[in-house]
Amino acid sequence: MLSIKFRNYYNLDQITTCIENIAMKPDMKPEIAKIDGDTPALRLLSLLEVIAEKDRFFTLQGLVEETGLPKPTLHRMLQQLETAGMLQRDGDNRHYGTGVRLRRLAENLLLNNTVQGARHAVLSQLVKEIGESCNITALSGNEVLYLDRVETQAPLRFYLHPGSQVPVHCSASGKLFLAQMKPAQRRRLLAHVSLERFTHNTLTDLSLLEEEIERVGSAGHAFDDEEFLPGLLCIAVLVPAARGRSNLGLAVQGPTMRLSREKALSFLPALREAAQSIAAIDAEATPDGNASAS
Amino acid sequence: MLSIKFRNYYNLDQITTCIENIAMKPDMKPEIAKIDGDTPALRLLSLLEVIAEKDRFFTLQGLVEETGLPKPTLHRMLQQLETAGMLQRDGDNRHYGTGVRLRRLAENLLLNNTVQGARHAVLSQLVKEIGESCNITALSGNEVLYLDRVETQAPLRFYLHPGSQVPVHCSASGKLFLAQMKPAQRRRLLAHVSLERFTHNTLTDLSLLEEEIERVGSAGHAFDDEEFLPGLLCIAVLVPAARGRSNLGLAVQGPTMRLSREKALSFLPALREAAQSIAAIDAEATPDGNASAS
DNA sequence: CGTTTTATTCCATTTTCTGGAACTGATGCT
DNA sequence: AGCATCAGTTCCAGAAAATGGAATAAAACG
Repeated sequence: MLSIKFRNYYNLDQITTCIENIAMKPDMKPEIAKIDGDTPALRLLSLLEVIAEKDRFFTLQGLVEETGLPKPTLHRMLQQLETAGMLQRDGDNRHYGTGVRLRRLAENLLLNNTVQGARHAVLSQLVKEIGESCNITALSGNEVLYLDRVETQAPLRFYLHPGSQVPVHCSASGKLFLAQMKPAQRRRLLAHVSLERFTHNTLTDLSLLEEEIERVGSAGHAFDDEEFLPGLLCIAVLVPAARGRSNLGLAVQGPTMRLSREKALSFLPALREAAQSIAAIDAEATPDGNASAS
Repeated sequence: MLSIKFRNYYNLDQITTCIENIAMKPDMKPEIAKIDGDTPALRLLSLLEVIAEKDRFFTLQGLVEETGLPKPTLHRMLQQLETAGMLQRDGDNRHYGTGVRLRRLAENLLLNNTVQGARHAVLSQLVKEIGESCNITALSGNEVLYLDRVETQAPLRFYLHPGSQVPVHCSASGKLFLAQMKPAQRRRLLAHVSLERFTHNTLTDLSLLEEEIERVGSAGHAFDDEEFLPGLLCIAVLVPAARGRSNLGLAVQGPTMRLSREKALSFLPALREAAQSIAAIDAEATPDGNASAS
């Protein structure tokens, strides 16, 4: 009955621990194939991504060699994009470039991106203030999703990607999300996840987890004390929601070498203030409680 | 045997003549339906355009009301975009926002848009220099396509959209394109177009057009002296191509009230210089004469 | 003018999309 | 707590679109 779609699961490969080794960029360009997607429409978007990375014109033949896709397929895709005004053929009818419509789309996307921009600004400010990496999280399905993240500048740090997901039972935000659910909801959710062990601190026993959740609920903040990754301490609060329960979390993460529980607690006021700012941003950007206009 | 796809034809509605009435923006928002496209993939892009215009979060239900699309259809589309990382659900699992991947796509599109940017800069400079609207054109199929355009600041002016198309036989650039073709090619092209009359200056007779084309070919520049729109004079030159024949034109347009043939001729040196700059830009952005790498 | 390279069309097969109807889960009201 | 309501999700059979090998057309080359 698992209807889980393909997602970035918490593959620990992604969660590179950069200890005394900052900025190790893999940067190996395969130069081979790049287009993928489970559906034709997504393949088209994938093609657009390849195109978006070009700062020069390109030809059908060139793309064929670059992506490995059959020529008629690519031809159809390009033709489709061209008649839609997303691409334009230049001069000799052989070289393509981006079209007005595509550029306008990109411009609008970035221009109207006020929410992410504002949130990100709050996050940056917070990181600057307390000196450790912070992220905004949300409950997505049965897992905690990293919506945005700003890394600290300190040389020793954990490097995590926005977009990756971690289990609820061993993350600070996850425990907060659980704590504010109705018991019935929580039970349903927990029934679908296995309390997998990641470290010796991971709470794999349901009753222990319930206890912890109770504690978290009354305290209003949660720790993840090396429960997911060894050496990683995290403290989180909820971003208060306008109506109903919140599903946004704000967390600070740091290596235990530098971040103790006490120090983490001292960040709470700053954390709460930032959460409040994010709540204000979101309230403004949410199209109102009731549904529609005329 | 006409395999012409749907395009922005030269509907004269688009070609608004703004005389003593600058900046009349229609700006009527239908608020009704917006999604269209001949294929599922294009409909998805169209949906992205709707989304891109939002600066707030949106819900499935909201989009249903806004676009009129059936709920399961929209649900599927959003789900598809979400699993691809193009969208992210926020907090309550009900509001969507743009995802990292979509934002990166938009950024890349705009960042690597050096060619259009550079061309546009040349165009702006030219307009500033000579004080009349200028555009870059290309031959697309059997018609002349406006690739880019910069309007003059003068109050009296013709307002034309980049992306629109005009017939070859009554545009300055069109005649230039025809002039540099091999006779056989030209004959083939002209066989597929009707020399429609737009004004009393329009060349609707094939032999007269051939004469004009000869003249244009040896002069290296072409006029459109009220042959398409009454009151519109235009002079064009070709953007020289690295190899083979050029398919890019550069043109100045102005109302006859202000722009005479003599004055237009005086712009030729500036026009030629700008064309040269554009040629240099394009040469650099064209992935080389021969095809592939290893 | 023949040769080569690249673009385009064809089309039978496979895959995907479509959207009405039914279902599920959440929220709100009494 | 129990029912009403509303938004989100799943189902599925018919309709539509994508796929890509092979054939064809059109340029570019020499």
